[in-house]
Amino acid sequence: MNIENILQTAIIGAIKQLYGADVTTSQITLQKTKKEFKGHYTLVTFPLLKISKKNPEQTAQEIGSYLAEKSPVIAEYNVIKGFLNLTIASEVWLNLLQNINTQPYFGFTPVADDAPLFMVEYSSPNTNKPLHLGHIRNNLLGHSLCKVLAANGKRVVKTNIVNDRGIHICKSMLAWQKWGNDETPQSSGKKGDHLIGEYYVLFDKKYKEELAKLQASGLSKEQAEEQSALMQEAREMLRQWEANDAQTVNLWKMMNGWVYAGFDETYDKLGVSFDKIYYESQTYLAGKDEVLRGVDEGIFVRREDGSVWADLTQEGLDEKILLRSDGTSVYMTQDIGTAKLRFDDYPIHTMIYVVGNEQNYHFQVLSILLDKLGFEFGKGLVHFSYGMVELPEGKMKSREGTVVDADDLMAEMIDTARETSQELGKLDGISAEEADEIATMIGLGALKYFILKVDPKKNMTFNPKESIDFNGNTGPFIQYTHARIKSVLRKAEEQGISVPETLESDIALSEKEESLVQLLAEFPDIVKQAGDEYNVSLIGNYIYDLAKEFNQFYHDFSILKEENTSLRDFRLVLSKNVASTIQKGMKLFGIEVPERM
RNA sequence: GGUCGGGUAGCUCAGCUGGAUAGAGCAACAGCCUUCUAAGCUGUGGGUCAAGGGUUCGAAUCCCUUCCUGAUCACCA
Repeated sequence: MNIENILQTAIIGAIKQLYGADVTTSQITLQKTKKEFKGHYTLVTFPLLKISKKNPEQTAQEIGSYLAEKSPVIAEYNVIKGFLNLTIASEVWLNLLQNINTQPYFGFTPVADDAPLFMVEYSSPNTNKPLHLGHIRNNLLGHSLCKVLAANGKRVVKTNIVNDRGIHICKSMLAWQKWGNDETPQSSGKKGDHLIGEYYVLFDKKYKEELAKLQASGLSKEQAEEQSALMQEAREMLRQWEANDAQTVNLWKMMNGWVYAGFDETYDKLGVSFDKIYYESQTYLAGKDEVLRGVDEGIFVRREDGSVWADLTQEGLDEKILLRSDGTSVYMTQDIGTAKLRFDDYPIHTMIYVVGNEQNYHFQVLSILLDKLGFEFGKGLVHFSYGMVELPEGKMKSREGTVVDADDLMAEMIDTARETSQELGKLDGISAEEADEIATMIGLGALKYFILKVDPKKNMTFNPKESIDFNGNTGPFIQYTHARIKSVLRKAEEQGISVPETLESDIALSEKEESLVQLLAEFPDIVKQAGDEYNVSLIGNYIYDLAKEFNQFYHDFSILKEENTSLRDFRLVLSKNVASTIQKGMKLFGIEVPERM
């Protein structure tokens, strides 16, 4: 039910009656009336002048007076220049509220078993770095997107792809092996992902020291990089991992376990979750197979050095490498493999990737490649691209240590919420647990609202100070308003004032309005669908006059008296459009809509 | 250089399937706590919607050109 739709239909009917022209909803420009004028909705008449062949004021005047007289929805109107301001009848609002009040999940479309399945990939962490501010934006966008889709009746599978293999993983493994002294999350009290992150940084530090030493001994930068013992060891470790060496794989499993425990904690705190997690260590080989199939089928080409390429120059793009000359896979290969596994697992209608805009090109290519490989969904994949999160001082740079850690940030938000609440005396007389709960709600609410209120595709500036300022357009302000509303209701209840079961208007319905309600009330038992048309048999004399009146208002609502029937039994043929209007009208007046409509 | 974004108040952002005098919040200033939660409310000031051209009755919104800015164009992920 939607007031704008009801209005549009009423206006279309009015135009048909007044000017004999059929217009579509797209020609009806409705907007909310500006606050300085009286009315709820405003019809812009300029697009209709060709039809009315009158000037804007006259057109507005005619439509307005027609609606005010004929439509029960419109209480009054006024015309200012070419703008027709319409005031919706109080009964309509009351019925709307009534209807909302009876629906526990107003606005939600129930998810049918055969609804289109949307798979949404988000988060996509790297196992050697803890989550940071950029991931927070990703997770919040991804999770919200899933909720929006589900609310709109889609089946949703939330998925995550974990980048758990490759040379970078070996770096942190090697550093831990060399300098870790068997440190574990338990022994150190550190969160697993942070612990691994430290060893990844440590590797980089030691590697740079080694390079500096080598360069000091007279080697060029390239020579130093080549001779680095550390890097050679890391490469060797990757080879062992790929060869499934038991010791290496066990180390990998153990350290990954620490990281996942850490991630789970962060996800939990942030309030996001996944239905299915994929790991690149399990998908990259499938990608390789797909690429090789592409070579066999002549979609891709193998060069002399053994590397495999896709030629996308036809599509206006470059050539793209899919397998290195040593046969190992690249990022794109893995994404192809992951897509393959996913579509083997689920009947996916649409695949959505929530990934930063620095990968716009990657997904443009992926879409084409999947399409070439014969994946139906390839063409329609959606890259839900979002901009970077910058700091007031500029971009986050891991080298400069300006990366905002997700856990630290959440903790800081919660602490600040607690401190502010305490200062304001809001936590007086509240238990420590409850105070914690409130601080968490407010702190994380502030963070989430601050991130989500910005257009995803834009780069945004995250100002920690400002986000913690609980004034203005912020999450805490909304929470505060909600708390006040609840408080008013609570106090009203204490005084014995309660919201009535049914909302009643103190304005009496006009005769005609009552007639329409009655007419609508008759429909549930008499509506029969026949193809695109709806046949409605109305029985009883008393309804005949009402039907005629209804017919007058809804032009394409024709009364056909069947040859072998008396006046007491006739049929209305409704177009789909009118049938849907009637459905809406019935909902509007709180009448149950039968299934078959 | 090619491709794709972005440019709206001092700051952070809405508005962009064309409609009335371009809106919020922050910051600034002036008021409002014995009565519903002052984490609030009311008011004031603040704009060449990057620039120029075009389409239209009407352009922040659509088209073209230019300028500024970001991302990307790796046998990295």
